[in-house]
Amino acid sequence: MTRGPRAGTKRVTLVDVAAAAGVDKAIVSRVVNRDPTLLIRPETRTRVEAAIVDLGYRPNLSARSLRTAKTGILGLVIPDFSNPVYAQIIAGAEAAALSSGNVLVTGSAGGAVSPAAYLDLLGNGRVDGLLIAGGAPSTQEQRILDGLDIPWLLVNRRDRKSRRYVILDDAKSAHMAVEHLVELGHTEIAHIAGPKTTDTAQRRLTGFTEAMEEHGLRTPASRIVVGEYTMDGGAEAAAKLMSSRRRPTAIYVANVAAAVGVLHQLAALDLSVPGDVSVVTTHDTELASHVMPALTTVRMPLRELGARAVRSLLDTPPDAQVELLLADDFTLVRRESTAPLA
Amino acid sequence: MTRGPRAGTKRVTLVDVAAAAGVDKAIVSRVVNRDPTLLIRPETRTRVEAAIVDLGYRPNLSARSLRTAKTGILGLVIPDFSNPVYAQIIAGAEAAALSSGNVLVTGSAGGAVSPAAYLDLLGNGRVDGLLIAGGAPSTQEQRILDGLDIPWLLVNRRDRKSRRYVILDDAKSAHMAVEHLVELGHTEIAHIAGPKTTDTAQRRLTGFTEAMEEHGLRTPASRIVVGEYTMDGGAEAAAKLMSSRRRPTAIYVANVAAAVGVLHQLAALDLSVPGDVSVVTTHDTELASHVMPALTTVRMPLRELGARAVRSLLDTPPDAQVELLLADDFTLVRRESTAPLA
DNA sequence: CTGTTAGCGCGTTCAG
DNA sequence: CTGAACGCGCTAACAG
Repeated sequence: MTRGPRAGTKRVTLVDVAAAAGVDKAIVSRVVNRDPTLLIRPETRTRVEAAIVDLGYRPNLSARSLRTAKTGILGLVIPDFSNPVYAQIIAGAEAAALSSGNVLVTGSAGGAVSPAAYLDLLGNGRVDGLLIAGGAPSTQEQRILDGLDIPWLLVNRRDRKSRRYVILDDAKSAHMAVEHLVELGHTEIAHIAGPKTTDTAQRRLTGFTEAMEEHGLRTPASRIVVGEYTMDGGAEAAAKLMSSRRRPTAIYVANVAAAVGVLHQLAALDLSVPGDVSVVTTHDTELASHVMPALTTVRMPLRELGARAVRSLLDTPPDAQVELLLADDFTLVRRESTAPLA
Repeated sequence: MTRGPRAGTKRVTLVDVAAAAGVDKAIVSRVVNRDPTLLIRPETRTRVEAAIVDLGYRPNLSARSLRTAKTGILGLVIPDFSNPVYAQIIAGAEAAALSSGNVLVTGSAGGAVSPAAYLDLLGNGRVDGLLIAGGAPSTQEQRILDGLDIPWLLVNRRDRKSRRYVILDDAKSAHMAVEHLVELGHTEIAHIAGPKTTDTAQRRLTGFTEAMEEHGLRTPASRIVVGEYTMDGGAEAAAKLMSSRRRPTAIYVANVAAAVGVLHQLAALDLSVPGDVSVVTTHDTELASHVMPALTTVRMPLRELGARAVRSLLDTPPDAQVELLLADDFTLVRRESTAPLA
């Protein structure tokens, strides 16, 4: 007689299944967990499996976690869901977690408290491991990280102290941007960099100056302007750049949102893109292809970054060093914002 | 002697603390959980608390969950992290969860498997309640929902069957858009609607036709075009709209990405926005203010939607009906894409 | 004011 | 091939 999952009022446990199948609960447990060392008569196994679906048995995950000291959950803490860059990192991380038999959950504290506080909430017991993406290092965060007794890893942010991180080769993305501009004949190239506190911004800046030097190009200090990672920040920086006596003919902007601001500012100054100024940026987000003119960008493997982070977290001993720099599969996406020097 | 959290190799438990403080573990438990009915000598309490920090005791969440049948975690399943609309819903939900003493985690299955599968992974034991945002209803999902023994709620999607949802008054947003265009003197107003399978798109369409009727305006069938919620979808729909013999002077687009596509298409047709055609859309995402011309939009309280969803999930009995329609705090954000009829 | 007791549901020996 | 027994760490009731 099939009673269906909803028949009983109380929750079905191993014991119930065992009783229904006429075996001990230990057998049921080993059937459920596919214990390869279990030698069982096929008919018994069938009877157990029938009882499981019949009663609608679902393992109690808390009990299992208590017993095994594993939750099957991996956590990812990000500063902000509205940044499209994280969307791709999450996608890659979720996929990798899934294929390793885990589930990945993401949190950010909704701006209410700092992401660091979320670390605290997820840490110790709720998840088996923690990924921390981006954000600025803080002593509060460091303290929590130190107290964590589960493995963790920094994603898209370097940390000289802990030496546990997976990052992209941001310097290379700057290199590729400069390369592209040089190929188009530009020599008067400026850079709008991100805030000094942002690790990725610093690496892009380094890459920019290196690339310029490689091509024997000089970069006067006035050609490097720091701007916030926002539209207004980009606009402001562009205004400053264009007020100098020798205007650049091309700009590498460290951030897409800022690049959009640059576009607006140049339009306001009656400068044509790419006619008067070429603009290239890092990160190929949706925004880049939606603006007019559509932005030429360097696309980095963000999904792969998320996936590698999960795999490293899983494969590496908690105290071991992980310093991974992803430099493959970078693509220059040519769109309308760059053109040969007239 | 202060041994510090890292002294012992094994994990510190209640018993360890009890031994150190010279009391029973039950006392420690009640101190940790701030049991108000606990009558305890201040000095004893101090001794217990000292032992807790001294040994670096952290409760084992799995054991607590097993005992209390609560995890303190709320889950949110979304179809896709790259949609900025969800970023705001998440922010509101996280904040509300936090202030209720829970932590909210979000998952989407990274496109690898269906979000419905994620429901399965989070359901039953890992979280105390589940929010399901957007997405298209599927029989697979329905089956999982039916089997869930934790409370759940649909967010930003209606469900006539289950009657457990919190949504925004999308029809009102359409109303406001039409209202705005009518005030500007427009009468030849078209609508680019979303896919028929999308619940929000349907409600916006209804709102649009209602609003038009209220103003005694006729809407020939050719003035309503269905387009995907993408840039290309919008562009295609705009092309169709503009190829008709009597062109509209204003368009209400159901979706921001589509609206950006409309902008591109109109530019390609050498039509000026807002000179020749006014464009207004729903959802005030970052994209809306970044394009040129910046889009006039109807801003809906997405954060509030997320927050209300969490509160409803927490406050409502699992089998009770929840049909919440948020209609307050809608704002028309005037930008550059709409203008009075010449 | 504090200690004792009894499971929560599960996985893992170890006997048989 | 299968069952009995133990304990993971915690909370809730009740006894003192």
